[in-house]
Amino acid sequence: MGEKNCWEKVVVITELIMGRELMLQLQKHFDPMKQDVCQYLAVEILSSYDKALSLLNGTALSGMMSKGKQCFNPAPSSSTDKLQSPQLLADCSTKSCDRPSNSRKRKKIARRTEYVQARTGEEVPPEDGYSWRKYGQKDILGAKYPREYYRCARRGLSNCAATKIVQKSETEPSVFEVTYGGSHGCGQENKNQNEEQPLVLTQEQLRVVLTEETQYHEVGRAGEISESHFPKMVSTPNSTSFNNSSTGVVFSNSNSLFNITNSDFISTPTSSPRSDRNFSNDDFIYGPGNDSNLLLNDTSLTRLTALLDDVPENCSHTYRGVHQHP
DNA sequence: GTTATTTGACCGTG
DNA sequence: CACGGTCAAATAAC
Repeated sequence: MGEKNCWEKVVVITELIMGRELMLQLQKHFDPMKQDVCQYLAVEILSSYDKALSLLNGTALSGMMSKGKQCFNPAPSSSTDKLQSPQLLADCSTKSCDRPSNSRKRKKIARRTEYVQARTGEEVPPEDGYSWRKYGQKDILGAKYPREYYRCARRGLSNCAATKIVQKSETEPSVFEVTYGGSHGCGQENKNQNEEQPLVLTQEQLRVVLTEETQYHEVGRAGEISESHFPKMVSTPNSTSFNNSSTGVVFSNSNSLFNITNSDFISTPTSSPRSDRNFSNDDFIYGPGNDSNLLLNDTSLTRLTALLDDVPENCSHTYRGVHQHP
């Protein structure tokens, strides 16, 4: 295969992967209340597929490689993406598939791009669970908004190579294009890595319950539960039982009641506790002790999320006692 | 005084 | 040589 064809193949693969990635994000964000994000992602997805198709049809590459975001991105992959595209593309770009006439290339770092929407009233992308330190900002040619450069805040301590580039979308200012590079070699845990993953609680964690006074800081998106959803809770007596016939956790607002029982969870006896959630001791739902972990099942997650999303921002709620009745 | 951010300069890549 | 990514001194915030 000639160099040009190989390069085009890389671009096709990149565009297809990008399209898949964007579709995953669209699926994740799908919510009638977030039409702007969905619309934006739909445009990007169509663009990726159009480009790939034009290449497969033999259309020249001209014009495709001129614009930054559409240029070769060696790793358009989400954190949850199952495709090993970064490696595939990196290998191809550093071996026989090098672009013509270039031996000294800047080291390609696996990157993935995500599109995130700012919370209402804010002009910054929501926190992603990691600590970042800004190290630069640059006006990009032809771009309406500057690009901001961040690196892991623990870089100095542990040579962590993780970086993040944030740029506001030109077409949808509430949407940010966030490009992650490198990986966290610092051991830093993602504090709110909850998308696409059910909440995981150890049974030991389920021992806690109910808070005396709680303040919601924000309301997360439907379909996911952000860490801030969870109020501080006080511990129930260790004798609290979570067998199938008893109710152990009650989560309520003024209109609704959510009782968490064993049937709301999927037991995962052999998995280790989630290390990517960084709950503090006073963070909440802890349960009766044995070593197995619990995943909140989809139905229960939806119920709880709906309940939580029904809570206005910054309102306080008081939770008292533990419902032991069925 | 310490830590975080800003911003102009520098440098590698294409 | 233009551009984007990074560095590091200056500045701001705490």
